[in-house]
Amino acid sequence: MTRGIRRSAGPLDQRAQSILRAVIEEYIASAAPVGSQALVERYHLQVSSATVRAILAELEAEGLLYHPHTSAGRVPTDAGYRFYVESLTGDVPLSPIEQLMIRHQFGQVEFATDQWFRLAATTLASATHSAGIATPAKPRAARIRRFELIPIGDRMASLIIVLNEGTLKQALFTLDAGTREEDLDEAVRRLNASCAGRSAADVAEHLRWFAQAPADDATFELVRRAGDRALRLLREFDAATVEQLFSDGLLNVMAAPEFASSEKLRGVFEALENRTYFAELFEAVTADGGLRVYIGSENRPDEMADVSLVLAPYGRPGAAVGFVGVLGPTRLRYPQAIGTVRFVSGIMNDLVDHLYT
Amino acid sequence: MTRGIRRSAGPLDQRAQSILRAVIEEYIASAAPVGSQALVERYHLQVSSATVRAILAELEAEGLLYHPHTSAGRVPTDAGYRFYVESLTGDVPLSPIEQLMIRHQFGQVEFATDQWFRLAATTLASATHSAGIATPAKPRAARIRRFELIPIGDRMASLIIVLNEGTLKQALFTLDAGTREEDLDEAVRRLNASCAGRSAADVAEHLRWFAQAPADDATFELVRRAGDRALRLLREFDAATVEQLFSDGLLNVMAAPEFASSEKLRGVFEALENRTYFAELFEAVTADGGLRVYIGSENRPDEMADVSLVLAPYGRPGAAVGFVGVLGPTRLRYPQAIGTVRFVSGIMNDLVDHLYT
DNA sequence: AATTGGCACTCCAGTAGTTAGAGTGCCAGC
DNA sequence: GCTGGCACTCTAACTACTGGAGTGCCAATT
Repeated sequence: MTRGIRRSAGPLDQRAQSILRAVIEEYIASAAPVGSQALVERYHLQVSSATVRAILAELEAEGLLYHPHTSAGRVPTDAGYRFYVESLTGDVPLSPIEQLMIRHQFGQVEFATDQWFRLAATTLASATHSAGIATPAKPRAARIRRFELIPIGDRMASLIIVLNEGTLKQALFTLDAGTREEDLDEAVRRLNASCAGRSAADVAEHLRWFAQAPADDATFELVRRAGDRALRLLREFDAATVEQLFSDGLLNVMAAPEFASSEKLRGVFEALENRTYFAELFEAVTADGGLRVYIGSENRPDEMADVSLVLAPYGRPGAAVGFVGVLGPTRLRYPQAIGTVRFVSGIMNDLVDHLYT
Repeated sequence: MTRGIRRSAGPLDQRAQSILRAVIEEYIASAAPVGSQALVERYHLQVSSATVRAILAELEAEGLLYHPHTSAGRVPTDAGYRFYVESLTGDVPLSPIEQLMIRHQFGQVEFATDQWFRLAATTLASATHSAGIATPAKPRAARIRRFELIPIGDRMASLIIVLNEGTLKQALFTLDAGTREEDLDEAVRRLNASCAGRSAADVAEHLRWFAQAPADDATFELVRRAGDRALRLLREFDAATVEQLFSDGLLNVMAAPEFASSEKLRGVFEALENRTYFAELFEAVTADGGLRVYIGSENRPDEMADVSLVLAPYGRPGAAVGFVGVLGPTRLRYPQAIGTVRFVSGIMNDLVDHLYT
């Protein structure tokens, strides 16, 4: 059902545009099809309902509105929303009070990097009354700062990789019987000597070499073992585009009347869990660096055809990037959502900036 | 609506029990009220439907079943399920094939501690076709192994606390202008000298002392700053009973017919997000160490009155404990859920055990 | 040429009435 | 104590009906 692809970019005169806008805003507010009469009354139009009807028919011919059935009012198509977002709404910055409140909240977690993206999602959810989504900033070309090896129990060690931005990776691996703590210390010294300060790619290269070199002593075997584990860890880290996808406020979306049947939301939940589509979006959004809006059927997977996304990247291109955004019904309050996403991504930008200057 | 509290523990004869059991299992399978006729046919009872009706009336008088309306079949009450779980079902161990599959999956993440509880939730969800929930094992009386200070940008540092089991805590804090890397190294040396190897409580005490001592040089100020941050971090860590609550397969629950209206599930989602109830459960479940079942209205908060929980702790009491479990409609396949939860908690036990021996 | 009031028409949503059937409770008889 | 029989109850599903919201079209007006 890809209805509403607007082909003839017919010249909509001023009046038609403002009526389209009225229909959309009325529908966003009421969730019910909008009739000509209601428009005249509620927007104090200086024309009769018959005239409005003529214009509505015109807008429908353009593919911007449609009719659930003969005697129903008009509902915006995805193309209608698209036109609205692109041509009918200016930038609506967040109110100063809201800005302040949001800033305050971020102030509270300023020093807990792992909380940033969670808070972003939560904030977006409550400010827009939709779902907020966010990923952590994924460092590109991270440099390894240091390795750590911590003995756990008798036969295990925890390998910790400290990356330059202070992010951590950790995994367990088994030890040969009789490995002493000094051996671990020695191994970690060797690893650090050859790897610390290098980029992950470099280190991977280096570790590969280690893996092939012949063992000369017991410690070397340990180094190799640890190196191997590190290699796998770094590779896994690199492979996961969207390492985590945090969402909050899905309840808000559930509450919307169009999702009362709950059947439609299932698909959305699935997409959030499975994440492949969001990995795609991650690439797209971080590539050109701007805020993006995906409306209903503009989303590739069918199960997302009933929701809209407003996404913006944050971070430093080339260093670490992530995205934040809002997920809601296509009947989303776009200007407000866009303003909020823009603001929050700005804050996240500042936070990440502090890490790199 | 707390219907179905069974007061007179009237002596149910064998036949009544097996009919109760049949009603419950039939209802669990069909989600529709069960009539006397259907029971006779499908369970090949050697009595007439009239007799069954008499017994059903009896069970209803006991508060184990109820009637949606006069001409409908019987539906189990929460008390009915309770009786079923306690008296009518034996242990149903998981099939060997399933055991193998689950073991295999855990084998894949054996060395990634932070994946364990996620996998537990995912496994439980797919094995029981309900939602799986799990928390990470929260170490009690963790020992601090080491601090790390990593400079980030110009004016920031990342403080890392490595706990003995290889778990990590991390936070940022700001530096005075002109702090050099050597200062950080020196500070971390001092911190480690006085704290490494001690328990978190000890360290907290120690750090408090640091905070009050007069500054004698610039490095000391830095130590104090870092110590302060560490103190807060440890306190936060200690305060959060249920640090994380991971759930998977909520979709399965959404699909159940009793949640078609989606209104009821909202409350469940809220409880999962807000987590206070699960913090309570955490205490209860880890206290006595056994598997527990919470059926419908046995759950304290009203919004959980339509779901059941099967929870089991894992880990080492006194060292690190968490819980895993299943969340589903009251019309849950209890024996199967209990078997699966028991099995998965056993695996988690083994995994944690390896960390401590 | 654009706008308007008027009007016939359409279709939904809600109400009321009807019916089939599933299931009960009760009772007399075995 | 069990059973077949039967009257009774209540729901879910279907039908029919109606009011009303909204459209599309057209002839008259500006």
